[in-house]
Amino acid sequence: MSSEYSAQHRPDVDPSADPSSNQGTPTRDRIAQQLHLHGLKPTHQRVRVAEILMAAPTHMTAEQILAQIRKGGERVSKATVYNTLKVLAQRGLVRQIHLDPERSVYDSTIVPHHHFHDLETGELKDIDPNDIAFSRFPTLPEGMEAEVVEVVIRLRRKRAADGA
Amino acid sequence: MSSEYSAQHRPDVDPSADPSSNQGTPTRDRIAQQLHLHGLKPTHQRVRVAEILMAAPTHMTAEQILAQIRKGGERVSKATVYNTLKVLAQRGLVRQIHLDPERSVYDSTIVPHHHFHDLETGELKDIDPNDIAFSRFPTLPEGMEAEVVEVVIRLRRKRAADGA
DNA sequence: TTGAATGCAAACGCTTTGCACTCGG
DNA sequence: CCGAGTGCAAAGCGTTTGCATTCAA
Repeated sequence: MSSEYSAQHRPDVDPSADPSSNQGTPTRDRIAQQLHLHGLKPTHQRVRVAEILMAAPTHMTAEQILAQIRKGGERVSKATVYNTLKVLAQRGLVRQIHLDPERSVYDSTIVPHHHFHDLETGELKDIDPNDIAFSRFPTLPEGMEAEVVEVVIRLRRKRAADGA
Repeated sequence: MSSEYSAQHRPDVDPSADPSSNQGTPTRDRIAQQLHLHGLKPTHQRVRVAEILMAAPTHMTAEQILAQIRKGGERVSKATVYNTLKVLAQRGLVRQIHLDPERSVYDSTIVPHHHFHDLETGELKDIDPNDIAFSRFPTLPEGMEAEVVEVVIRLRRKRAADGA
């Protein structure tokens, strides 16, 4: 499942926010610092959750993150994963999205962007923000402003031209 | 909550599908016929659910529909409302959408279209399809085709220019 | 009549919460 | 040390399901 359609941008917080030892530091320490910078106590569990989700631009469910942590032999409770994800989302470190009624997925890419949604696998892929532009856009209801604009392109495998 | 942003199109099945007595028939009978045409036994409960949802272009949750039926003194079980909505959606008479992780809403407008989503009230408003056009659109993953393209514009009340 | 649809309540899956225990600063 | 964070299990909430009863054709 290589993401050749993933966004090109880096999901990291802006580099200026981490003026200290940044160059040779392993990911885990960088994550811990990010958590700290956002007012979160970088506990072992939180760092693991954030590390898995934020290591690269991905979309994961709480269950997937839980599974991945436990696969490594570590112990985390389901509640902690959910609570951690909620706090990370509140603090703006990750983004919660819900294109599927069954479950939420968490997106490590925090800048607003659009998604391909594979209807068969449920998989999500980022769309490069530069690949979408509007030539016509509706007037907004009076007194309101657009917080975000999200485009979802639901994909289905192309029907091989059957001899109909 | 007048929908000046509602789509202009009619959500009915195509008129040619109903060659019989159509002109003077009250809504309830029209609904019953539509159900029948789609292979659904038009029971009292189903007609009520469909009638409420399809009377005009709206977006309603299962709970809202249940409440509206019961407000009129009629008896329907929650399960029947959910089951009916599921069948209506399967048969293409309504459309299930989920922009909110908490609940599904059912949309009486079945042609693909876009939505304003009021982040404060949770309310949805249709966007006229003619009010949205793309000037740039991403290349789709190989072998895939776009089943639908959905744009969601999440709205927030404009911040009155406070004297900050 | 008779299979399909309904109603109720129990089951379900995802997420949150209450509370005692533990850990990080 | 001490409050924030964790873990477990129980509770919540929207939705589905099992089964006996009822209804539409």
